[in-house]
Amino acid sequence: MNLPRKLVVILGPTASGKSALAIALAGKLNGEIVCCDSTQVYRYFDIGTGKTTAAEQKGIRHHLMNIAEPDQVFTAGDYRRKARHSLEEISARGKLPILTVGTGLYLRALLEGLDDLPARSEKIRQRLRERVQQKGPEYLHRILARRDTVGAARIASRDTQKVIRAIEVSLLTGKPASQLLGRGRDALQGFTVIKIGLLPARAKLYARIDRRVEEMLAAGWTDEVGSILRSGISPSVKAFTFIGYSQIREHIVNGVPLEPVIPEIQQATRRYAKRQLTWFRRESNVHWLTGFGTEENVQAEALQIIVAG
RNA sequence: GGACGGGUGGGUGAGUGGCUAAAACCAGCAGACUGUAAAUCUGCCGCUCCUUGCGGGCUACGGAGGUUCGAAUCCUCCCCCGUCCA
Repeated sequence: MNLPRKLVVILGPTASGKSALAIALAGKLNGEIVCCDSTQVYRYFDIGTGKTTAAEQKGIRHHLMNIAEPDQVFTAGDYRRKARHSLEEISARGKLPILTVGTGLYLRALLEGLDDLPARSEKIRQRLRERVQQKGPEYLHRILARRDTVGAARIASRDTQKVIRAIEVSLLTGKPASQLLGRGRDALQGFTVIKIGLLPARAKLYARIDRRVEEMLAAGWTDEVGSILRSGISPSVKAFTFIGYSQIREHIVNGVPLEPVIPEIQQATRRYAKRQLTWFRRESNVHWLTGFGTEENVQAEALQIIVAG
């Protein structure tokens, strides 16, 4: 007996109220929440990544939050495996899984799957990174062009990060990465997916982002970073590249004044929101709602869509 | 009242006779992105027209005049800002 189960997906830019909406819906629909956010998977980085507090969660179970150590490399592939497991487990208990999505790539990896490509190899990457340092990004791009003409044409020569991955794949498999893409993607099976997108007016979103950064600071963001550093976690760990965390770390470690850096954090967050919007726009079958997830009418509309779906 | 310095496109700021709708940077907008994705990268960015061309027209470097074939760039006067002297 394998009836298609429902999976609710809530996506939207940062600060659009995804969590609030998810929690409201979970309360009414016997749901549990699954985070789909590349930063909230990391422990101890709480305030700046926008994790909901225990009080805000209202007793609803949250999954895939705080599942990685800050020095761990966590990837889309890792996310896909864990999320599929969580989904199965939640619906086996008769609950409705509600995904809150900030990271579009993770959502795609979960729903559409990933092609069967080798995982990253630190040795190869290290070597390639040294090459870039010595000879520049163009040099690396030429190496890629030799092994994978099609792939090289698709990747900008200065996009070192993607160039490295493509070379890595071709080295590991002996084939051009571009040839390996799009063959066997194992899409998620057995769920009826209902996607709800939050789309507040741009100006309001930006204002909300600016305010939220202030609120995070007021809530003790700086102290949080301080205690992370005191606990012995290295300041060069991946999680310290997250928006705001790098700036606050500079403030604490090198005494850079915090005040003038606040607008920078707000701006970086606004740009991030824009990139999320660009990604989500391409997502198929999304029921877009104009407004924030905190708004009652938006919550009511979302509920209707899910019940009807 | 006097002496300097300065007023440039949304912002900062280069440019000191033609190659300048005006560098660069920022902001903004749009986009790409299959194992770092809160990452990484790309394009556009005065207005307007079409036959979309390294096309045409218009407007633009505080204001008004002037010099010049040609001015953001030189001259005159005026207005404003800053610093200093009285």
